[in-house]
Amino acid sequence: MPELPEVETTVRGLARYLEGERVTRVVLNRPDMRRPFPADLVQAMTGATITSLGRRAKYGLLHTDRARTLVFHLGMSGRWRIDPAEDEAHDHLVIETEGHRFALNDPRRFGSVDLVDTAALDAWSPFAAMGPEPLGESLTVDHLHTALAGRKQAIKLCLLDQRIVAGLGNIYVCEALWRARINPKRAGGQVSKAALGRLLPAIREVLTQSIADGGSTLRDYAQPDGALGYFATRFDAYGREGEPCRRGDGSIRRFDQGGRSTWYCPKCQR
DNA sequence: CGTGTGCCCTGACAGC
DNA sequence: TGCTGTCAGGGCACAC
Repeated sequence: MPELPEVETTVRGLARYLEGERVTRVVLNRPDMRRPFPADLVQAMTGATITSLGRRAKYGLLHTDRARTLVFHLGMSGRWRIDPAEDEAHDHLVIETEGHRFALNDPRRFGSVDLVDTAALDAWSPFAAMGPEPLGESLTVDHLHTALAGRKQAIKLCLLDQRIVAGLGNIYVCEALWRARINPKRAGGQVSKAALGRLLPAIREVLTQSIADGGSTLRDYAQPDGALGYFATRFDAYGREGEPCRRGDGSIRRFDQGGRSTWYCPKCQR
């Protein structure tokens, strides 16, 4: 369940249990996820203390007292299970501390785990070319305007490009474009500054509201019953094909963009 | 360079 | 009850 809000709530939830904890044992149940696990993962993490946790885009960060950071990505199907009652299929990595047990479960294995020198995180290749955090101060209308200038690609696809904004995924791009009344098919470079002025707060609001809901979801995460996040009941566009637009008398349509579904209201998103 | 395509992988679900 | 096809919250390699 990993989009930015889920990664954020996952990180916050893990922090409550992991911050300040010393790792006593690391178990790999297979050699890889998307990539091979780092060759020295077990050695590097065993005995290390988790000093703090963080997030960059859709990546979670476990900082250690050894000047190295464990960076995880949940891909499409990844989640952390905290103090699981029993082992499950696809628990690929298990980290134990004196008080708790954490299993990284990812059926599709699109996720990843890496070890990066903490001081060099910004230069780590997936982060090096990344755009600003959508909830940070460096994402501005001017940034969007500059980054999108001349782009012929549809705005929907531009917003999924992590070099323009870091951390948006399919759900929140659809939701933000609906809120800003922007047609997802419009070329990125053709979105007016006025429209970008609506888009920026729309992005912030949809992420912030989802994080607020995700916070209540996190406990379900920790007690692994797989319950849907509350925010899913509040979608205005995503997954609502054929249902009435909540804003007018149009109805939501779905179509394909870059091999992935886009939902929008053709009547009010221009 | 920007842009489009296909693939990595498993599981859930619809339709036959 | 199987099968088969489709789709899924992401990211990357590759071709033009």
